[in-house]
Amino acid sequence: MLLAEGVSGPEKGGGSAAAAAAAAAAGGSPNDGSIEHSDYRAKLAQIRQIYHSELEKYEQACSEFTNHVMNLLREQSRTRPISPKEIERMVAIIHRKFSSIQMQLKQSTCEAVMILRSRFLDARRKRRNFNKQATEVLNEYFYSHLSNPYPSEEAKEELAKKCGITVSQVSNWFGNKRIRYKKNIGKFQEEANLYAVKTAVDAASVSAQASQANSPATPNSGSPGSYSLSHTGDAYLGLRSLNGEGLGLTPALQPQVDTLHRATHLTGGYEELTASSLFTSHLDANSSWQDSDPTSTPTVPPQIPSPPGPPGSIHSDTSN
DNA sequence: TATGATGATTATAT
DNA sequence: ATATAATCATCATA
Repeated sequence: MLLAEGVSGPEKGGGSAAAAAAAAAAGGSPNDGSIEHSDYRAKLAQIRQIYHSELEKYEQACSEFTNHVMNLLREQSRTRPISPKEIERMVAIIHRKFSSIQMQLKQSTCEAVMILRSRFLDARRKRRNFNKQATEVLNEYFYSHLSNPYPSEEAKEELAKKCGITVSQVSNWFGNKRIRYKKNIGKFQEEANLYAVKTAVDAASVSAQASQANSPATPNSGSPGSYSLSHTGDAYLGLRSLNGEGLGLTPALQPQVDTLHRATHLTGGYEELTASSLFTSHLDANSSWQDSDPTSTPTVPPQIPSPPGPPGSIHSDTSN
């Protein structure tokens, strides 16, 4: 019943193991497996000690009280006959009372362990940022699948392997990315363009490797990533929303060199575009995933929180 | 040290 | 089961 049993085990050796087991059973979270925080164990031991000392106190009080009652009964037995049954009943009542108190002790100990556990084992407390390359890989996938940024299980596994993180971390990342992108598309335009260029360059180098005369940008030829290029049209989506034109261009696989052209040109010029002019229209072209509730909000989701007067105040420090 | 970025968790809906 | 939205807790930076 009470997980605090783990705390009430033997004092040394198996005690901590039992406690750890109880703690693990408490949350049931598929933790990474390594629970060896010395700090955590120290606190756990402290809780255990308090628990034991309190328990002992209660037991002592119980026996003292029982003695007291017995003495009273003995005195009374001089004036009136007292059956042993009655004594037994008295003792039973006392013990029941004290054991209920001990239950409370166990309960609060259990709570303490749970809190301790959530304090120390909560992954949020030891989060690290992913390394640059990992976020790059993830962003590449995200922006090259912008119209449907929902990687399949296999894709997630591959990304996880590529990035040196777990699949659930990949899922977390995409969940966060989707929601944050949708919430403020303007803020991510810069990034979107950057990766659009990346994928455009990639596509260009793949499809038209013959004409390699001038490759102006992206000296980093490190991680191209071999994703299915079937969604190359997504690059257009990002770019179209950038320059406001290109409506006539069906993403029907125009020569990617064209994309490259446009993209590289834009990377130079996007800075003077204010966010408001970016998502004026056609971001709902085929992006059903970023539709918000149809009840109240019109079609302008991201109420730009900071339109700081003069346009052109975009800091660009995406290179790290 | 205040603030934004970011990974993880929780609550809720589908 | 998975996605979203909100929130938390930490990191990183000005």
